[in-house]
Amino acid sequence: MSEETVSLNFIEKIIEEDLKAKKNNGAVITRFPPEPNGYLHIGHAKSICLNFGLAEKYNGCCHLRFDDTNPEKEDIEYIDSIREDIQWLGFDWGTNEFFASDYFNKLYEFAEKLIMDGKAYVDGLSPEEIRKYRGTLTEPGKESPGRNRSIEENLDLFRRMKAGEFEDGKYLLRAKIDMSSPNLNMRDPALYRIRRVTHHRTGDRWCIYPMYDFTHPLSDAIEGITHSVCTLEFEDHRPLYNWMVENTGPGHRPQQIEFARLNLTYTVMSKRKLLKLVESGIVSGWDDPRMPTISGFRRRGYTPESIRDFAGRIGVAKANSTVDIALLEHCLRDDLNKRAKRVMAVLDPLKVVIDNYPEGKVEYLEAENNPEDETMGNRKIPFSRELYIEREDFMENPPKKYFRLSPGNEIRLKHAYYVTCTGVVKDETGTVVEVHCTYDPDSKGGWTEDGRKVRGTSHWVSASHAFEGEVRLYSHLFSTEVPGEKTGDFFDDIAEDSLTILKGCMLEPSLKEAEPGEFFQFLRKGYFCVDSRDSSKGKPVFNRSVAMRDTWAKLQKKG
RNA sequence: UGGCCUAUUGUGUAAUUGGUAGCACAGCGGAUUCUGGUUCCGUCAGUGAGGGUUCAAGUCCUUCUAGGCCAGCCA
Repeated sequence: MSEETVSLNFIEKIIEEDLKAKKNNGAVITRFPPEPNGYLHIGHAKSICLNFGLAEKYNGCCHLRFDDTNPEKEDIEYIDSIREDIQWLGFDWGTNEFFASDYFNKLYEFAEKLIMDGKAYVDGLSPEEIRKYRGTLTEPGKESPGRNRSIEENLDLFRRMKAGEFEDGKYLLRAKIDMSSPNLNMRDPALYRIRRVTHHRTGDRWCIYPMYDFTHPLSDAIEGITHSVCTLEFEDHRPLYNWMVENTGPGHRPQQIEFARLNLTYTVMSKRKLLKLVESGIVSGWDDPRMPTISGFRRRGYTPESIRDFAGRIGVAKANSTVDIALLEHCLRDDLNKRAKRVMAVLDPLKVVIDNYPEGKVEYLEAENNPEDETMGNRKIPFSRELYIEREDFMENPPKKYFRLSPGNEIRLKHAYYVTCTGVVKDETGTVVEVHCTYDPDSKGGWTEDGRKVRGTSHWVSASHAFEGEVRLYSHLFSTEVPGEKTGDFFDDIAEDSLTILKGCMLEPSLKEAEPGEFFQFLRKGYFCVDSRDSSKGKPVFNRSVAMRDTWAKLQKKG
């Protein structure tokens, strides 16, 4: 065969160039720097897979660094969830777990150095004044009066800021760069603010906290990060990033590289929007199976393998784009098809009575657990005179190309027998409540020697052996590809039917012992997992992770 | 009449750096199938627009168009 040509994404190209040029002595050190102020979502998963993947590929390492410089928004509770999500995805940062707050002392020293070099000053302007002085996108800013303070006075003021002599917001440490720069980030950006807020790690030790633009590049430099990969909105910050590293840093020069964040159809992705969904009660929490959070996908039944596969397939580039969520669903099906145990579950039961099958008789029939993987073995399932099949698998007056059960038609009951419909029983409203059939004893196992053609195959459960259970059907949270595109408010596009709770489902006996986190293919219906929150011993609740592809439904839609 | 960035089939991404525009998802058609699943085969469709350089341009130059980001003491 032809040798496969591996194409590199633009970041890999940069890294390989660097490697060739012996930059950083051949080291590749990346980092994933979440702020502990919320839960991780699939967009973060893209970044995690990228950063850890790069480290893996180039024999480097990837640091986990909590970017915890804003105690007002951050909380220790998020730290554990972030760790858990990254681990669950299958990545290991070993001992390389850091906190920006661990660098507060060093950062403070860097700030003093900047002051002593005449490259930072303490400003007493109010927030409103600062905004005015900054200028606009088209007009340059004005220099603050505080800009010309002496080094001695700046140092004194800054030390007193640290010592807590001033009220919150009274002073600000600013970099002295260029108030007329067309890049607003360079117009003397804030470095330190006064905030008397208890920090989740440093407690009340500090009343001044460093800003992102100061902290991030220097944290990267301190840790020896070689390639600092972030999203596109930080492109404008890159000159500032470099300024910090060149004027302040410990010598090491990390390189910031920006890529486009992930957008998914039928989904919102920003923390702000996800928080609103949680707060409004539209979803049950951050791990609601409809949420695009990593914990939501986990509870929904997505596997880490499928998410990593997805991250690999969507690629990395600089153009803003929206990935079709069908690709994610494909990745899940692809993974689960090979791994999920097949079982039979009737979600919307319709009773079937096999008139010529002996009353009281029970047979245990052999069923394969996964046709894609023989090593998963077989199991026995009970068959008897009274069964349930899916209500949609029977029609009294079927349309063309309907291969399922209908009067006079013969179908196969998976792993069991051929049955032919002989009649129906209706209630007073005309609804079919019972279907009567005869079976062919020679078709045991679902096969006959005579080569008879049976187009339809239904799943079923034995009425007296099945147990009743709850199944939750999930679909997209939003009804439009880009929620809020028309009205500007994503709440306008929330789908009403994103969750359907089915109570009277009839499940095959083996499912009784299913444990939280286990996943199955409910034959012909989809992939389901045991809900980790609402299941109890012997009473599993199932979440539909993703439905099977359904060409019959597609045919019907077309009419 | 601010700066930075981006543009390849419906979607997402490749193209040996100037040399046959490929892959995946979605769609459509068919074959196989004890899941209307899987698998297999086929098929549709693209370089935002206009100029220019060149034997040759997705790639270089130029003009335009469209989109994204930036005026927090958030990250």
